[in-house]
Amino acid sequence: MTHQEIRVRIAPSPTGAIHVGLVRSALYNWLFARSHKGKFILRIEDTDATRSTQESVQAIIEGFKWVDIDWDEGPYFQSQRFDIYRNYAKKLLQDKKAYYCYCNPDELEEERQKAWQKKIAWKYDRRCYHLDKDIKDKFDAENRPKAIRFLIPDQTVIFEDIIHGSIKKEPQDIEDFIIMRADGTPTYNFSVVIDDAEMKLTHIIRAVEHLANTPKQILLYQAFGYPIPEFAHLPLILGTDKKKLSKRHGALSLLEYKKAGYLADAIINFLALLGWSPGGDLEIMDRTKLIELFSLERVNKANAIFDIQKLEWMNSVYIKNMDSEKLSQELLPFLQEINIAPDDHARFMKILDLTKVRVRTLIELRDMVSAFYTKDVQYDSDALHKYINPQTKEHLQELNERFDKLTDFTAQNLENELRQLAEQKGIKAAVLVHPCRVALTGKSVGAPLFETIELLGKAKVKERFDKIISQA
RNA sequence: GGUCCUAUCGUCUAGUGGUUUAGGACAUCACUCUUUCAAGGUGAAGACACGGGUUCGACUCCCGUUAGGACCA
Repeated sequence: MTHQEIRVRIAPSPTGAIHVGLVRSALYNWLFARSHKGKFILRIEDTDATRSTQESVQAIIEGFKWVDIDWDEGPYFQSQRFDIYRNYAKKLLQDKKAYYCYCNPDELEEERQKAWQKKIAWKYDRRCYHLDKDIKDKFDAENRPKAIRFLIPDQTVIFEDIIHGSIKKEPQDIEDFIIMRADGTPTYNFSVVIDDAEMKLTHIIRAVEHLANTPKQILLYQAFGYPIPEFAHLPLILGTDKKKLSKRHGALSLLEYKKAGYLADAIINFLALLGWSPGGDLEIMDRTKLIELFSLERVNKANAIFDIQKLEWMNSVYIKNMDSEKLSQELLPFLQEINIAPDDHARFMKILDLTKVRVRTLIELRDMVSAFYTKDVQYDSDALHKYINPQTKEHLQELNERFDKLTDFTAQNLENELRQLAEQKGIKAAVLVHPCRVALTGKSVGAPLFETIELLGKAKVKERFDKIISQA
């Protein structure tokens, strides 16, 4: 298998929003493919017609595009391949490797439940395999619904999982599982093997929840005479309650993170590290680096808890390090939402340089940047109470006059003016700084004051001073 | 119930028998820088689930217990 082209896939079911677990699985497959110059395939597992939706397919495709995970083949759709599955089932039937089962699924389920309650192991007893021909004929004459079961061969299955090592399963621990339901639809374990085999996948990289099914699938590969691919079962992503990350944990859809102001690159970097590490202390890695360093052997076995705080931190690092020009492209849609369209480009860049260092998300950045453009300053009430009173208003009025006289409205000059006034009044600069910030930005915290004032511009500064001074 | 998987700081992890007083990152706390908040810098606190083996020596290997997770149309 050494010189064979590496082929991997992601095979999502389109039954909801695209969530981070899926993105991480896709990422690992993609990273593996790219680092081995192989092919990454997208296959949509939409056999469950009742739960699959077109919107979900769209969300998945959009999501992958947003995080820039591109695929080389597909998307393939399982729903278009039903005839193929049927033919494979027929072949298995002919080879006596599978048999019809006339049992009622509800009755079987009841039996299973009862056995569990009595704490007894339950496995399908092959009763239909041993059915006499005349009984089968009778059932067929009645048009009784029949599923197809795979006859488990009497052999031990052993395989080497790249992440988990050697896995062994005895035949008595596997029941003759259904491959085709009575309604003619294939079960997951059946269709997945056929698709993976037909698509000539060399490595199956997927979540660990499929580990327990792998021996069944290997038996199927063998029954078809297909080569068995390598398997790598990824740990799960858990919520803070250590339960599998699900809708209960709040925001988990990828597009929700996008809306919340996370950068695709930060999410990719973060997700890459959730279950894998390059071995050293390196954490901030771009895609090129990720592709260079990624290896399945270094994927962790244990499940990982999704830590939003670390994502926030990483996002802040990406925002900080991003070129302001590029960052502005990311921010523009957020600004648009609140009807702000920066006109003076050079000024916009300066504002970004000043603000990007102190935010964690694009939403925070948007809010900080909007203060430079908005007509109506939103005053934080705590800040107002703390810093705006008759005395500080007097100070502000004097500052207002001094600033207004300035012909060269630069941070340096503004600072000089403020410090001179402070000295003249015998007070600390900070006593003027804080009310000034509140008057001009509405907040008690924010970017460095004098640069802020300069970028706000003389007209807006006067307007805002006048407004707050005249207010009761 | 059966089978399978997993177990290092609160979280993500490094660690593959001695190099370890178990390293890094996020978060936390302190100090520093500063016009504020951040960022930055310095530092602190914080983990090998438990019990048996194997070994001269175990976080590392084996077994068990416990806990968590997955699968069983």
